[in-house]
Formats: sequence, structure tokens, C-alpha cells
Amino acid sequence: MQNSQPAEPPHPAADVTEHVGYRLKRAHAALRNAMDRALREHDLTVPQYSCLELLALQPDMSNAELARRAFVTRQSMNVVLRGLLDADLITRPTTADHGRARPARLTERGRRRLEDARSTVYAVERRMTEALPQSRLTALLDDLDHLAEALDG
Amino acid sequence: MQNSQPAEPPHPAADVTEHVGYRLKRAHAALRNAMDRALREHDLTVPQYSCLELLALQPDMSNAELARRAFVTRQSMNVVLRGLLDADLITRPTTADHGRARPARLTERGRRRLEDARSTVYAVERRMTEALPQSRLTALLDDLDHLAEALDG
DNA sequence: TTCTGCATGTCAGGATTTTGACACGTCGAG
DNA sequence: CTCGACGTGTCAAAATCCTGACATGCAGAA
Repeated sequence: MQNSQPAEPPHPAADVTEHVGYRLKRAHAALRNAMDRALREHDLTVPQYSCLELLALQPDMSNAELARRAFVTRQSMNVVLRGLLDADLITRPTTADHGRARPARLTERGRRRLEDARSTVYAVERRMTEALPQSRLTALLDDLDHLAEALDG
Repeated sequence: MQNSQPAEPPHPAADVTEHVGYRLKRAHAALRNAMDRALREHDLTVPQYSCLELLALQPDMSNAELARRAFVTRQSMNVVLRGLLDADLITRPTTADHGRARPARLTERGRRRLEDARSTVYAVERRMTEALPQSRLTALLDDLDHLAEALDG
């Protein structure tokens, strides 16, 4: 708006708040806060919930594998697993059968806890998705995926 | 892919990785990593760059105001400002004229540093936006905004 | 077989962020 | 005018996360 000589065509937006990064940050922060509040009553943190969700989807994943899929480091996921073990929500064998990786899986208690937490988390997600027409939602998922691939690759 | 009984209609996606939250997290993590790498050569962190960008857009903002717009706490923004002050990229009066808020503004050095950093950051953003058709980009910005509003409100 | 590369788990250290708390300055209702 | 609510800046402590580093176990090449 102020002083922008159009001598720089490579970028479309004149305002920072119009950038994809800013909007992405804003949406992510809002989601994080909402999920934190929703999960607090179930004594779960967001990384812990993500971990339970991943293990429900595919059991017997290693610490490193879980870390990659949750977009955190191995060290961070390690402390998450420690917390879940202390709360008796997952189990891990003390010895590795194959390599050095020890597979984790949900306990019955963990499965129940996940079920309880899902209801509130899904309510949050529904508040988001209801703000968009259904047709836009699938497009949004695709676009977000393309964005991430463009940066990771 | 594996075992998904469609016995749960309240939620559209059967797989966690299809949820909006997961995609949002993935895209945000990828962007964060890319920006970190890009800003490292300019001796700036992502919050520091965000702060410079915000001050360029509107000078004389207070610490609390900057924190809100950068989606962090006042305390976090306070240490960011401290770093920028030590690097002589911004200035702040030692006494507040009106309330207790002390306005921050860019120094000439800060303006130059921002200019330099922008080129690399914009390159990152261009890598993202080029992965999408132009028509989708504006829709994506709108959708992200609606998502955040739905959660904040 | 031996050894090099690679992935995993884990420890220690530091950097960053948040939570909780308190003091200060302004504004408006009573 | 007085006082209470509100916003702001700042301190201390805790939690969280990452960087760097090292040891272990497996697979493939020499």
C-alpha cells in the first residue's frame, strides 16, 4: 500500500499479512490453541494425542518412525513416549527383536483414552470444516499437501 | 487403506492423515524448516524476521501488539525485541510517552537487513505458490482465514 | 569375513516458549 | 475525586523442543 514500486513482479502480495506463510501461521496457531484447550480435560498434550492417533492407525511403529510422522525430532518423541508409558497408555517391549527399534502399541487404556479425546478433538475440527463449503475442503487438503511437498522436495 | 469401517459418519475422513489439522501441521512444519534455513544466513530467526516485517508494515507498535500479531506471548516477543535491540535492528524509547507501552521502530540497519532477508524468504514462498495454480492461491488464503476465524471466535 | 555406511535409541546441554505472577499507568463509573 | 477494570511491561520458574554427540545393531560392499 505505502511505497511499493512495481519493479518487483515476482511477488504477488504487497502486504505481509497477505502472504501464505502468515495465514498458515495464523491458522496453525488457532488450531493449536483450540486443541490444547480441548485436550487439557483429557490430560493429553497435542503431541501425545498425535502419537496415540498414529499408533491407532498403524501399530508397532518405532520411536523414529513416529517422530517423522509427527514432524518432531526423535528426542522430542522420546519424551512423549515416556509420558504415555508412565500413564500406561502404550506398551513397548524392553528388548528389540529385529534391529534396535522397539515397536510401540496402544494399551486398552490408551485405546479408551483416545476414544474419549477424539470426541472433543473432532468437535474442534468440525468447527473448522463447517466454516468452509465441502467442495473447498478437499481442495484445501490437496493444496496444503502440494505446498508441503514443494518445500520438502 | 488398511481397515476402515465406515461406521462413523460424523467425521468425513477415515484416516488421521486426511484431517485438516494434520495437513496444516505438515505444511506449517515444512514452511518453518525452509524459513529457518533461509534466514540462518542472515542471522535472523523466524520470530525476529516476522517482527521486522510487522514493524515495516506499521511502525511504533508496542510489544504486546507485536506479540498478538505474531501469535506468540508477550514474554516471547519481549526476548525477540531484546535480540533485535542488541543487534541494533530496532530502537525503542526508554520512557513511554502515553501509557506504559513503548513503541518500536526499525533502524536503518534493520531496514537493510530486512531487505536482504526478504529476497531469500520470498524465494521460499515462491516455491510454495508455484506449486499451486494462481486461482487456487487466493482461495487458499481465504479458506485459511475462515478456518482461523472459526476457531478464534 | 571384515568393514563401512546407515538408521535407531539415548544422553547432555542449551535455546526457546509458555505459565504464573506482580507492579505500573490509563480510563471510566460511581 | 476514588476506585476498580483493563492493558502493558517484566520477572521467575517450568516445560518443551532442538542441536550435538555417542553407542548400538543391521545390511551391503570389498
